[in-house]
Amino acid sequence: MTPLSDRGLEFSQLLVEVFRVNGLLLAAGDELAAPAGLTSARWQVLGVVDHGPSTIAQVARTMGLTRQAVRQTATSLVRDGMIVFQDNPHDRRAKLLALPPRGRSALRRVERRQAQWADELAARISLAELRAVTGTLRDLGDLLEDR
Amino acid sequence: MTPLSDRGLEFSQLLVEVFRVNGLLLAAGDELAAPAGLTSARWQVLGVVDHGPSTIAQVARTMGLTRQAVRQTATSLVRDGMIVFQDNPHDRRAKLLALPPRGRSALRRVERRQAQWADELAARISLAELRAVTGTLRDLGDLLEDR
DNA sequence: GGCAGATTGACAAGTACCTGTCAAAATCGC
DNA sequence: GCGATTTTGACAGGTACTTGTCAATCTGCC
Repeated sequence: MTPLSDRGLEFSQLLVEVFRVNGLLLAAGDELAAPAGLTSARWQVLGVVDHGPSTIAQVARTMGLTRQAVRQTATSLVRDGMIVFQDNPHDRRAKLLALPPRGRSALRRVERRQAQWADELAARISLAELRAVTGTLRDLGDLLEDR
Repeated sequence: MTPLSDRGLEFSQLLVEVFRVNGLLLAAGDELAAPAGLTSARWQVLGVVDHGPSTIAQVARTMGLTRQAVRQTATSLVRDGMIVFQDNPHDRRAKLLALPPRGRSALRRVERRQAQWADELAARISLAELRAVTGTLRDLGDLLEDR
């Protein structure tokens, strides 16, 4: 009925696994971030801002999201005191997002937990396998981007 | 600062690739489904119902989502005539979702496009690589599920 | 200096998920 | 058969994204 080749079928199974692992990783990220009062999305924004004060548009470009998405997350972070707006001497429109102590310590807390989590999981998979799967996924990503 | 081992670092790169490929696959799915007036989510629901009339709760279990998510999608599909509710002789609460001709033809159209797309992409990656990456991802998924 | 075009943050509305809650209906235990 | 438990659809509200639009501001060109 759906005339899939052997490869097409194998490929379909890969899709399912990517979706599944993606969902599990997101859930794991939220779990790691929760004790610090964060979520995956909020944590990622803090991570970018940690590299230096940035505008909403800059963070969006770094994360591969739209300005609108970052703005929403940033607004909620400001509301919770995890992030502050600073005036930007170079652009009157685009205020800079910066990390106050409260945001910095929340970020550090999640980073510690994440490092331990990553090490634990990585220890259960051989380095060769890890590299192989990353490489293949990167190729697949490039293929998908080309179209 | 973040005390990641070599493996932990390699693992972090894998995370990034999984997120990237996931996003690209979702976008590709929406593109495949759009000409038939569908989205990835709507298409998936039609795909499940194609196997036989099912209740919202059954579809949710099959897709690994909550009933609430499926209900939302199903409601919009009913609004567009892609799906119809049938009375369920076995349960007065849970009506059955069924595929009228309009939904069936939309589904077939997407399936044809999807099969061609999957074959094209799969042809560019060796079968061995495809199997290896699927296997490793499955192991990783199992690992993540265990915690 | 001044104007065209690009960039930016804000706002609105939509999609796709989630958790929590509720009442109705089905199922299970006795 | 009857009461306790489970399942179900519906509703409310929240998160994390998207596209489209707008006015303010910045930038590049002449």
